[in-house]
Amino acid sequence: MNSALSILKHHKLRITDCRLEIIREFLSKQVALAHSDLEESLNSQFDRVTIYRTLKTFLDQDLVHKVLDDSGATKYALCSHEEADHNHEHVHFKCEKCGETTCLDAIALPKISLPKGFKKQEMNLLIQGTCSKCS
Amino acid sequence: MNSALSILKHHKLRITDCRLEIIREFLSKQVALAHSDLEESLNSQFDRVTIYRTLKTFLDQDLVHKVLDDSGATKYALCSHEEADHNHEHVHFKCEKCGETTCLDAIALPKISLPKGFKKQEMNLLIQGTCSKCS
DNA sequence: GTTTATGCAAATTCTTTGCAATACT
DNA sequence: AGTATTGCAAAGAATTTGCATAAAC
Repeated sequence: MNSALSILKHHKLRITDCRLEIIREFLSKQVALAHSDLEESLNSQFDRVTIYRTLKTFLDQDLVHKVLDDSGATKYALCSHEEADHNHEHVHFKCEKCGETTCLDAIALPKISLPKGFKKQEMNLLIQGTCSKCS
Repeated sequence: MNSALSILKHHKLRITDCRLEIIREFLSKQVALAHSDLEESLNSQFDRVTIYRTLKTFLDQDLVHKVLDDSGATKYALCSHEEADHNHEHVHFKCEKCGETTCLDAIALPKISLPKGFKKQEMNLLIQGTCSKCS
């Protein structure tokens, strides 16, 4: 039940080629993808604008989440089931050499106590360095 | 010794109006600033391009660091002295209501052990929620 | 048949580059 | 004087919007 089709159905979105292909990209490559990555790998199969709108739709429906990046490009990754239930804690590792960002689901974030009056809704930890492939 | 002037001298940069004013903005507002924030608060006192180049110079000289943000805009904050000595660990809090991002220097990041072959160089934790002013 | 998504064109915004004039040391 | 910075113009990316056509339900 982790097919592109079932994911779309689960989020009650219309089934279109563009949406299916974009989800398949996320499923096959296990890294965070930017708009430009999708545009390139889908090889002009769909309009640039359609990809922007698809990502926006997915974001609104909590099908993907933004992945922080210091390069300026906005990157996205599929939400896991838990995240879809509003557990928003992400740990990502970005390799400075190959530029790839991967989710480190195995690592849990410790509880952090904030100053008075601050309410936490989401935590994002980005670790930058060199990945195993590049070191 | 925390004046705009001394900061520039410490980094061996030429003293110019634009650089002084931008550092003063960072010193007075205690939040992370994007290019657009500076452009607005400096009220066209300097060219848009000059602000871009000044931020780039500051970044190269480790006078400011990038602050992660999910809005797409690149934000910057002054480096503290320790950070200038290449201790790159940042905890930031972004309020979803007012949009302001503040440094939480008091909070230390726990040590995180990465999978084999991964080398850590920098860690950024962004906590999003509601700040004390907005709650 | 009604609603929603797509493609195309065009407008905006964001960022970078080249070059001559100016300011800094 | 010599070098680095600025402003202006213009180019190049990234992102958004409007609208008619096409596809999904």
